[in-house]
Parts: sequence; C-alpha cells; structure tokens
Amino acid sequence: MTQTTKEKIFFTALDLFSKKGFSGVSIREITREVGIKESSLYNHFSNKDEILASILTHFRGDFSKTLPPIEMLDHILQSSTVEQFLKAGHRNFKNFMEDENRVKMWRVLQMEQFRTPLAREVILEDLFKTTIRFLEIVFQKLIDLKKIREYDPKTLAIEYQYPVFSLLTEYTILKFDGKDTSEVESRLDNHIEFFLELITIK
Amino acid sequence: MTQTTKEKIFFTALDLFSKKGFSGVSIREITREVGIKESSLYNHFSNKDEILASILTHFRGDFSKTLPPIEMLDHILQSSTVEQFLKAGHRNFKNFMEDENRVKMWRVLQMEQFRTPLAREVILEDLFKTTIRFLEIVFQKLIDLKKIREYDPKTLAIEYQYPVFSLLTEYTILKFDGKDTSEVESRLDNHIEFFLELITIK
DNA sequence: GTCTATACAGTGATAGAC
DNA sequence: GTCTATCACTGTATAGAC
Repeated sequence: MTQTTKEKIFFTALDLFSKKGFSGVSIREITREVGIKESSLYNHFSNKDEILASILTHFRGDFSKTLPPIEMLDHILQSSTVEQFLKAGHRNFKNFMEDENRVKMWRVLQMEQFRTPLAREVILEDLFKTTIRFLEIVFQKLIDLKKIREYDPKTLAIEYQYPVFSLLTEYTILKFDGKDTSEVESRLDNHIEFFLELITIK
Repeated sequence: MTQTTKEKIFFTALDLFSKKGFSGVSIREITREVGIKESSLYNHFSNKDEILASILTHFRGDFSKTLPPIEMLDHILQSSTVEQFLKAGHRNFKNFMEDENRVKMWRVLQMEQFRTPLAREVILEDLFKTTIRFLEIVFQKLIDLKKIREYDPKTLAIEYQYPVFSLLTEYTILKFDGKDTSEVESRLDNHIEFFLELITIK
C-alpha cells in the first residue's frame, strides 16, 4: 500500500479530474492534496497534460485485458453454453467497473471527449470498435457451432453491446449522485435475457 | 438575424464551452469574441455559471418539443404503420440534431455531466426517463391495437432506444473530428429494421 | 527529489464615470 | 448598457539552493 510520489500524484489527479474535469483542477490543488510543492510535481510529470495522457493510457491498458484473447475463444465457446458465456462476460465487466479508479477513469474519459483527441480515440477504438469486433467474431463462431440462430453477426454484436453502453452511462451518473442503481442493473439483466431469448434456436 | 448582445453572449459561450468545456473558457475570451468588455457581460448574466445554466435549460426546452403530446398519440398511431411511426420519429430527432447549436448543447451536456447537477438531471430525466416513458406508452398502445406482438412495453422501449443513445454518442464524436458518419448512420437504419422485424406480427 | 522564491499572464468579478 | 480602472487571487511553470 506504500505509494510512490508519482503514484500519489496520479491517483490524486484522477480523483480531482473525475469530479471537476481537467480544466477545473489546478496543479496547486493537486500538489496541496498530495502534500508537496508545485515545483516538485514537475519532477514526475513534465506538465499537466502529461498527467491526463497517463490516466487515459492507463485506462486503455486496463480495458484491453478485459476481453479474452481470440486464440482461447474456440475452447471457451465450445465448453460453455451461450448463456454462460454472455453472463460471464457481464460479470467480468462488472468486476472491472467495480474498481473505483476505473469508474473515475471512465468519468474523465466522458468529460474530456471533446477537448482531448486521445479520449475520443479510446472511446471510438477501444470501447466501441474493439468490443464490437470481438463480439462479431464470437457470434460468427456461435453460428458456426449451431449454438444460436443464423443472423448477421455484426448486427447481433451491436444489438447486444450498444444498449450496454447506454446502461453504463446511466449507471455511472446514478452512482455519482449516490442514487439507487438497482433498476438499471435489473434492466441490464433483462436485456441479456431478452437477447438470449432472441438468438436461441427453438 | 439581428442578435441582441445577450444572444451573442449566449451563442459565443455555447460555441466555446462545446469545444473547451466550461472551465476551459474564460469570461475574457467570451467577451473578446463578442466584442464587449468583461464588465458589460454582467449586465446580461449575473455570472459565468448562469450562462451555463441558461444553455442547459435551453436544451431542455428544445428537447421537450421533439416528442408529440400524448393526447395526439392515438390519432397518430391509428393513422400510420409501425414502420412509418418509428421512421418519422427517427427523422424528427435527426432534424433536431441537425441544428449545430443543438449538437453544441449536447456536447456541453456530455462534458458537464459530472461537474453540474443540472446536466445530470437533463440526461437522466429528459433524455432517458421521458423518452423511455413515452415509448413505453407507444408500444402499449401498439399492442392494444394489435399492430405489434405482445411483449413487455418497457423492455421494447429500452431495446429500441438505448442503442440509439450509444449510436448518437458515436455519431457526435465522429462529427466533431469531421470523420465519415455514414457507417454509424447505416447502423442506425439497420437497428430500426432489426427492431421492426422483431416486433412485427407474422 | 524536495524545497523557497519568483515570474507574470490570466482569473471572475465590482465600482463608478458616461 | 457600455466603458475604464482596478481588485485580489489563481494559473502554469522555472531557477537554483539543499
């Protein structure tokens, strides 16, 4: 639990950025919280923008580990039912977002999306494109395995994943205000049930 | 086309906020662009926060006009097919977002969602809740009219609308970078087709 | 790797003349 | 309703001692 000064700066900045936005937080405020002088910060980060870039890159690295590698897919898909697979994916992502630092990174990503090109890249490439491409492969394989009905795999990927993104947006806002999230969570369960029913061969 | 000073301040602030975020824009920058002195701005808005509140309230009012009043629903639903109804709604919203000021307000909303309680309220209440409640009533009526298959209307509302929100997020980012949006647009068309196929009585 | 000291332009906002 | 003048403070960043 012993943090280096650089780590302290990183997590303090993450916390403040996620509440007030990048431009709403000053170097003075970060260093005051960390307990060092402004000038000391520049021994660890060359400027304020580099702290933000470091946060976004960190999120990117973390997120890339949530999807199982394509090589393992065949094995996973053969040894589990579609329901098990989708629910495991759901649990997996839920675990990912249960880390409060990930939630903070998500908020920073949302707030910086029109100010920072890297934020847009992470949203478009990592969140949207990579996830959809992965699911497209999954559904194609499930069709080949005759585990689900024949359907355009990309359409299935979008119909499955896009509601999840919106539900996550709603969830994050509710959580931020400390409001009840049980309805959104049951909507997500409901969505998965609905989708399973839809693709199941009868 | 003759704008009052207050309007000039409003639209200049909207433009700048939508690019740099609220905290990234100074009163000086706004007034320089408008062509007045800083002190003159305070004759029209009591402070910087009031300009933001005015922008969010404006969006709220505009958006509330996009959904037809419930009293007219019976007439509309009886005199059109489900396909016509959904596609008209789509066109309607597309027109709404073709106004560049609305796009800017949307961006401000996204960026301010964790800094400004009013932004969260607009997203949760106006965008999510009101839209879903409206669609829930629509689908219930369509079921009663035997125009679509029997299904939980709230689930249908969510399955229809939530992908639209995500597609809109993606669309807005692509537009901001001046990138090609034709794929996202065809995904939206595809989603509507998919959903229509799903609820149609065969 | 931390500190003190310093630079200096930019911040939101107000008082009061015209 | 606009201006000039001014306020006290905050912004990022650097130089150089320890």
